[in-house]
Amino acid sequence: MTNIQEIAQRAGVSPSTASRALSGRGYVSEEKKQRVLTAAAELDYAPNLNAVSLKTGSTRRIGLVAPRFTEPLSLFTTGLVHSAEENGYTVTLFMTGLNAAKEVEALEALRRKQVDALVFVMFQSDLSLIADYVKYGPIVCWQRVIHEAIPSVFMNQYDGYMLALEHLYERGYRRICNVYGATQRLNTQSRMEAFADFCRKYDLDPLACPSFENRDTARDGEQIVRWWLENGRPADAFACTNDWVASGIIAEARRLGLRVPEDFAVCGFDNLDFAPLLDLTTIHYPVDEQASNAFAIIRSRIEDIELPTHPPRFRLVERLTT
Amino acid sequence: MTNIQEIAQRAGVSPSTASRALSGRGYVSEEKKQRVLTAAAELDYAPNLNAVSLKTGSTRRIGLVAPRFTEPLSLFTTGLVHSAEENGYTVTLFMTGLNAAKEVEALEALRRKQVDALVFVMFQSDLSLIADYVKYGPIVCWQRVIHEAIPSVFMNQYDGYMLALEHLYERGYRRICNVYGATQRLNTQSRMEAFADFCRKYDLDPLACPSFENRDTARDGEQIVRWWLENGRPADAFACTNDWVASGIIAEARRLGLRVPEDFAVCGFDNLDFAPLLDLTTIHYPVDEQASNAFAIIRSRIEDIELPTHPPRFRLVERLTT
DNA sequence: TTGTACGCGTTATCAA
DNA sequence: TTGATAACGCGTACAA
Repeated sequence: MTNIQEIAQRAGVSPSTASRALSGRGYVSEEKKQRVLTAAAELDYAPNLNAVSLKTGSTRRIGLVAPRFTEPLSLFTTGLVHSAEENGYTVTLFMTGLNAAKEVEALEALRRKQVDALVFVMFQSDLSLIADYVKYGPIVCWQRVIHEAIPSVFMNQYDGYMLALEHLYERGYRRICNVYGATQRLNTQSRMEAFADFCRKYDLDPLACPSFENRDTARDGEQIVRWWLENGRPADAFACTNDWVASGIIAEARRLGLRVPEDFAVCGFDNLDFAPLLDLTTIHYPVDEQASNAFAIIRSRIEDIELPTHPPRFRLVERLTT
Repeated sequence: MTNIQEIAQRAGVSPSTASRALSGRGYVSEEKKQRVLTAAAELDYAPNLNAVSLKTGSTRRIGLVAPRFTEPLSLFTTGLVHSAEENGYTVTLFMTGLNAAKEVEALEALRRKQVDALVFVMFQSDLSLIADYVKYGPIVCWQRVIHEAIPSVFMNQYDGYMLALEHLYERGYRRICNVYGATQRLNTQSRMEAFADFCRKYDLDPLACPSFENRDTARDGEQIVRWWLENGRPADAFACTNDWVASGIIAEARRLGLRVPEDFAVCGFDNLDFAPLLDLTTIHYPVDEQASNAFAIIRSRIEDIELPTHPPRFRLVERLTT
């Protein structure tokens, strides 16, 4: 491999002059600069980025740490890579399967200078363990997290869920069945708060219809339809954990000959790719904007500059299931 | 940052001995090894991987080059990261948006030793351009490609499409409408060959029903339903480019009060995540196995060993739309 | 404006 | 089995 010394030699200058000419930093006379550039072209020179990283202490690489990279994360991934590449950064993946040991591997990659920073999407480890690593580089979370050293780009789902509830109310639904995800998650708790406030605002009985908890798959949705039939049709609308649950409800309803929204309304959450196919009314979640914020935070720390982050907003996407 | 010299000093050995003790390569007496290890633990030592890469010439990092990282690629990504991590490798993303200039950036990353190898999912550049870079490291393609220097893990879609056609035939459908993707793609051509052979085998008229070309979105599927209604219902089954087209057909049929499979059957391709929700019969495509093959090929070249690759097989997933 | 000299942190070579 | 020494390729302080 041809290196910068050979370029310097062929151009008849010193390696440092060659370095300056190639990187554009520092003073070089136009004449020598040209000599260096042509020499580099002739010898098919390419800088060794490992040497650059070793020398400068920066890799211009950030790590994305997630359980896996399928939906709905693929949008976040795509968004993060987009922001990163726009600024000359690159994204390296660490897949944990929600396994704490694998999470440590990603943190170690930061410590070993394989990446300059980390974006955690979701994790299982103790927050304090993760916080121990911020001394090696910035760490940002997608998951909602409260820690002064670890910024989070989460969105308060209170707002999004309220959007769904208000929409159902406006459409005349009064017996709303909440299908919640994992109860220990802060997101779920925010949604529960939203529902409580919603009931207070419109003077509704919060217990008019039972709720479900820890449901997040299409299969869960299917079961809920059968429950609904076997229990005297106790709801006229479902506000769902996510589009998967909503899809399960719709799919099973169709199999059983029920009609949406005549028999009951369904509102999803996330606006996944397939939501339009089911004509699913849902809450849109600007995941790419979150990714771009995550990158902005990282870049502002690494390069020690001020960068604006734009607070993302939930949006109701009205289709035919409500 | 504490480095290997400090470890050596504290353990009372030379840096080279410390290196051997830490890496496990070369002879070190048990006693000194222990001294080094405890010193490393006490000083909270972590090796600088940039220095290691510079010295050894290997990064244990491979690049994944794709237009974007949403479905159906997220499965390939996940599969590749899985295989890579199992073997101590890491995956870095390059998103091209099918832009040739961005593809060159990925190739340059290989040349500049940011990654040891590249996996191209899909590309627009001339194959010869890409082939110019194999001297810097192995390059493997997902896309079907014929080049001695660039192995491909493509699957011949002839087999998969034939599976779909045979299934439709067996179910009694005789007026099959083919919905093809981009005609210049080899995959599409394979499917066309499959259909020709299929007609020959069962003595069917290949022109009994018109075909569509260059269709690959849900919206395309929706249009096709309207075409079908306006043209005297000329088909009793649709063999689709992918699950998106199939979903579009099903969704639009439902909106128009048509019934699947009574009015017509629909067979998809890819078995995407949402296929079960639509009860879509489709052809399953073991993308993760392809990813694992891609990695096996790369590893066998990098480490100069023989690794088996397992030829992946298409599988018919029978649901309710046929 | 240019060149010398050094250091980034590690591993490989080779002689002892 | 160990240690001195060199080298990987680059950037940069400093002197000229």
